[in-house]
Amino acid sequence: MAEHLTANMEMYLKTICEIGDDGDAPRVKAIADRLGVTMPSVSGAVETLQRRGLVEHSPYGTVRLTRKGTRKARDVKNRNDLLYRFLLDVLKLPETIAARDACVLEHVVSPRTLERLSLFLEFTRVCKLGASEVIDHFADWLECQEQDGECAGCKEEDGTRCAS
Amino acid sequence: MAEHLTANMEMYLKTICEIGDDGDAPRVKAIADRLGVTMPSVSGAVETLQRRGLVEHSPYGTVRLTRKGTRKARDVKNRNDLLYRFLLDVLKLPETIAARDACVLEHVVSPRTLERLSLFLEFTRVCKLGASEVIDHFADWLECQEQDGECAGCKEEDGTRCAS
DNA sequence: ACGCATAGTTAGTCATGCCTAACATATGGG
DNA sequence: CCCATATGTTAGGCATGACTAACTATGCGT
Repeated sequence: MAEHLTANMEMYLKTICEIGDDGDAPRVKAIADRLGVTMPSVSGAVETLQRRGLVEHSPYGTVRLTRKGTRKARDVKNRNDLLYRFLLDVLKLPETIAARDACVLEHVVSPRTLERLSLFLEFTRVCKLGASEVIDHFADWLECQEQDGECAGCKEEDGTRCAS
Repeated sequence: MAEHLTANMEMYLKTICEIGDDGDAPRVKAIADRLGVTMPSVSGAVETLQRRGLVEHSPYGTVRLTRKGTRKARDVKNRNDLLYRFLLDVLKLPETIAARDACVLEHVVSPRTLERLSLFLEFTRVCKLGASEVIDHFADWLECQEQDGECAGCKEEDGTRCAS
């Protein structure tokens, strides 16, 4: 069995999973609405996923993830969660940006990099040398930078807020 | 003029630019070899890029980037460089992994996230609160983690090497 | 100067994944 | 019970971007 799933198929899988998690029935229309595609597109994708043994779908009925499909979908979601947390907690990006980027990156980032990101997050939580303080400081520093490189705080209380 | 370039077209553009930077003539064969595709694929892509006003190409001749094409190609390369540096310097990934991931990510990361990564790198260089020490410490900590979570150093000299 | 190897092009095919148009099924209200 | 509206499917088309096969141009060595 060929293992590789395209980014698009991963999106379908993840979406079906999310609709289920929300307590709704994963019907073709619901999937189409979430993904912003038409129903025929979903029909086609679902057929592909069924051939791959990732979903079950009786005509005009609901779409159900198989065990294998569930595993794959959870995997995509885990990748998304990790990337989202990194973009939000480390890079301090706004939620909308973080969500959008995580949703694209989740399909392309290598497992090695993903694992390293995970370790980085753990490190910031666990490091006794002040990693979390430094990351917090990054947020302050960013605010200074937004003032077009000029930051009164940086010049005055050097080291406390914006120790650039 | 429609602005958006696909990831594939960005790759062609970047490759043409790189061949030129290496001092070689960007011919169809050279591009094909670098990208691991066949010559007809390159012919098609070059035609597309020419229609977009990004390259010039006389039949059987060399491919030349226009001013606009050069700008685009440099932009892709800049995105790549930034991502590569981040993966290498912050996440401490091996060069091969960093290069591979940067090459995929360069086409999909949002400008906002890219800019934020750039700021993060600047911050690690510029922060007087020990950002670069913390990042260095991450590398040490990683080595400990590789010993299956058990790290003598962590238990003994807590805070010096592996202050988990 | 000519021929052969290398390089390039053109034509045609395939897979992915989107779309619209047209047809089919299901379901709730009168 | 039956029809209107919802939902779903099938058929057919288009764009991207890869491939092979077959044909063409270039240019070097003799």
